[in-house]
Amino acid sequence: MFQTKFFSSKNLLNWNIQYNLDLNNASLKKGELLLEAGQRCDYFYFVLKGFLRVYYLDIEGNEITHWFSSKESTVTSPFSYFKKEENILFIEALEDTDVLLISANQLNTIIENVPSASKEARVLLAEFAMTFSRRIMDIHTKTAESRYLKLMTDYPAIFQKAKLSHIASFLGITQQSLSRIRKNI
Amino acid sequence: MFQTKFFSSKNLLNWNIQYNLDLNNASLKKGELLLEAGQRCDYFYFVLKGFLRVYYLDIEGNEITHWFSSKESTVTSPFSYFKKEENILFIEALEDTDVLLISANQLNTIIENVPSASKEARVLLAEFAMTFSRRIMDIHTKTAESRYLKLMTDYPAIFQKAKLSHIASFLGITQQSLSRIRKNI
DNA sequence: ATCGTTTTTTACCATAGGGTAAATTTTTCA
DNA sequence: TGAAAAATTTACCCTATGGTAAAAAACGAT
Repeated sequence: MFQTKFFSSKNLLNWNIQYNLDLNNASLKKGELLLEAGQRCDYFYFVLKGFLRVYYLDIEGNEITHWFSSKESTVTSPFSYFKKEENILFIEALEDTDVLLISANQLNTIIENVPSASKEARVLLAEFAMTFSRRIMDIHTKTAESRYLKLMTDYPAIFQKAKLSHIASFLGITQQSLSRIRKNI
Repeated sequence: MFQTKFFSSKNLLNWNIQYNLDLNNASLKKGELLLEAGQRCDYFYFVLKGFLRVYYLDIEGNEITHWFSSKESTVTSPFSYFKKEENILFIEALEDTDVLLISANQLNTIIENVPSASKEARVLLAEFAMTFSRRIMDIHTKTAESRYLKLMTDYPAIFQKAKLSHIASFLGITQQSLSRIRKNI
């Protein structure tokens, strides 16, 4: 959901040539899944074009949106990619999407060869940690309505690409509650 | 709240000598603050001994616990330390506590000199991101009661050191609700 | 453009958890 | 050890959000 100047398609495609990374692409039509629960996630995905939604299923089988990922941003299933735990995340294309697949080995090659890549990787991970940390604070101190308004301000693109039901579960409420909130605004 | 073998007091104190880091200590009595909102947070803190609570204030001035930090684990105010934003976190000693102060420069020295420190720093940041990420999932799929039971299982030490009101706000509920939940178990 | 499907809204009642206040228990420390 | 302070529980009613179901609106394929 956030972009960095350093991990950009321009830089990645240059490094791909310079260091013979042999990066693969995947192209998805709207509605297709890049990753499913149960499949191992061996890649960091970099979104060249399009828009992705990361979700998982609760006990009743409802889809809970966990994250959105737009052009020039990265996404993965961290518990699977970093810790080799069973993957529970689905990654779905909300529009026609192209991604670069970056394996752990390829990422290591980048980090070992590109000056400041190691530092920038830490910055990116810190961004993720801070973003999730802030989201917990917002859940604990803001109403669903003000979280909704904040999301509109911070990430207006989501509202053009995702269904309201996706946004509702991202905010931690039902789509009926979101509908009620929208009515009151 | 989680420890790593790599960033341990043993290793840090060795590096301190080996690379002339000149690390400072701070000692806190139970109840004292290591950091206050408004103060800049220039350090990564490593807990040598004791137990810390990280909290912030909501609009009404209620303390909301965001994190606990035990012996051999690290803590900081990431928005202040990494991004130089205004610090909103308080860090309070829940028992007599000693910490090592690690400045950004000192951390850089470690990362540049100690083999694998860079990788281990990324692992640590990924742990933080995943832990917060998992907490959001738990908030969105579990009842307060099952989050309480999970916390007891995962971090029993917290229940020896923190007040129930600290735990309640960490779980995102009032202390009255936590009391009700405890009664039903 | 139209029919069928999907998405969103509305309406109804149910419930988990919040807010206030007071009672009770535990801790602190003189 | 006993009084004061702090922490926890209880009780009351209240509110935001949930669950189910159905209606309405929007979308999409032919």
